[in-house]
Amino acid sequence: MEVLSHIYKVLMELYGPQGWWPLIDRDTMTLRYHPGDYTPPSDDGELFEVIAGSILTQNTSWDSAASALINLAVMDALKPHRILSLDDAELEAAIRCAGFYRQKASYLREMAGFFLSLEGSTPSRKELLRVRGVGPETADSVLLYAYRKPEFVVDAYTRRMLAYLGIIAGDESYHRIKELFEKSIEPDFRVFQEYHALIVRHGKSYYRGRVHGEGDPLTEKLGDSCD
DNA sequence: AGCCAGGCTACCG
DNA sequence: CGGTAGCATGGC
Repeated sequence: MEVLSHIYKVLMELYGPQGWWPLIDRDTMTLRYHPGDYTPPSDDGELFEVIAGSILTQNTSWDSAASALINLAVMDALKPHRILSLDDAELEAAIRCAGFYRQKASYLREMAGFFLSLEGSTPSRKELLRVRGVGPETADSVLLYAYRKPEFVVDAYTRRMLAYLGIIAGDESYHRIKELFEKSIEPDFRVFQEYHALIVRHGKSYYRGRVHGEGDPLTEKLGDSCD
């Protein structure tokens, strides 16, 4: 799957480093990307912020999830023990704009408890998957962007793009697609972080809505690398 | 007016 | 086991 390295190169040339995961700037209370800086999250607060964001953005636009995150930050509730001490009505009201707010409130609590139980250690993928509300994509997002582990994140855009480009059929399992990337890309968490972010960036332009892939510049640039 | 968004769980056969 | 309804608001 040399083609996956090629796609990475082309996407990087098109868009440049994306600086994921975006973090809240406490002064302006706005989300900020940090392209080229692979040191964050720099403390437990930012680490939990990534974790909370990965739950809030499930099947939801990032802008909606971001509003919910800001709401929590303003309430100084973007930390595990505060999430656990809020009552249902408060928590649900704060994250309502992110949709599925009852589920997500419950999921945030599950994650808060789990995070505290870690006492600073890094969770395994298997442990993360045992937390209610954490599926494969969320687990990989947390490991990749919070704990900086080289776990490739597969999302809907990834599947759609590879299917359109003829690299997969489209009905492959999450694990299968994840393996495809992990076998052909060097296991560098910085590369994995950028690659997934670039796919989302590209997907927002060409793989959202009804028609997928229309006008995708990748189709022309992949001509002579058909694996 | 609908369709979609950086998915997951529970339940169905 | 694989497949799918339900979850819910906000933006275009």
